[in-house]
Amino acid sequence: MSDASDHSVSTKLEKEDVSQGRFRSTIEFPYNDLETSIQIANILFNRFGSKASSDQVAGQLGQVASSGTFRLKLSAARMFGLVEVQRGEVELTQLGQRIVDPSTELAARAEAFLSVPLYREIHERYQGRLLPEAGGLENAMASLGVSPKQKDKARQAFERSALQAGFFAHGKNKLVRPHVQHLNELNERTVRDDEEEATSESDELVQPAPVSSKASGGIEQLHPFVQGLLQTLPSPESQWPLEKRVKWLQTAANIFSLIYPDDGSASIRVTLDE
DNA sequence: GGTCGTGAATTAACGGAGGG
DNA sequence: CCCTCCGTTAATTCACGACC
Repeated sequence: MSDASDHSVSTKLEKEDVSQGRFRSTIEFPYNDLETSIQIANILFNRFGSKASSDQVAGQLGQVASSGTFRLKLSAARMFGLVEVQRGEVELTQLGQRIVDPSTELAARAEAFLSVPLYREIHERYQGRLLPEAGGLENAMASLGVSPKQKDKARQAFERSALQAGFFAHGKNKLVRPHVQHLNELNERTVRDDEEEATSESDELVQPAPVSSKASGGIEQLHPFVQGLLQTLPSPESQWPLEKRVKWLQTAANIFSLIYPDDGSASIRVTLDE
């Protein structure tokens, strides 16, 4: 391990040999997906308020802060703009606060996705056009500065994150930023007892991803927005205030109206009966 | 049932930045 | 200047599905 590497000539030579073949990426990208980063944001918010030591956060994940696994996860959360890391302290950012709030989560997911320099470049390059297949996409990533040996990992994390952020709502070969801004506005209006319209926006609705023939499968078969919604469900034993349940249910209703076309003649409003 | 391929997770190590 | 922290890369291990 590390203490065995700081002496002996042969070890030093090995280190030099290894470093010669090492290519350092010139553009930032995460090795973990968006969902993993949101998990860290949720831990920070639900367990610690908004700030904790990396030891504490790692402990919640059953890992130690010094492990590469945890550092990769934390690094990803930082690239997505959900946390700031400084001298062993991890703090939730404003975007992180929004992503743990079901009423602003969808827009925050899209924003987090585009916070990653590599993903932003890919989005700009292929906006409204067909995405190349795996090999082509990896080459595109390499041309943007990703280490050639890391392009497969970069592509895999990219695809998972794009799905989780709702960018694959038109299929995995098209990267389309979800129109979730109006969804959050709609949610706020609904909470304010304003129930008019919500219908004229149907032309810019994100169409549901085509349901495959194996549609009876697991959560990954669901629309990314629904997947995201389910991820925010607290565990069965935890405290879940009624007001937050209402917020969650209202968000669910809004998502359903977004992804399942209807005639728009009515809308669902969730209220608390006291 | 065995094998093969692929993707995900984990571990080990390198190198830069910054603090003391 | 040394040490620690942090981000990154490479290699290895594990899990799982497809195919024969």
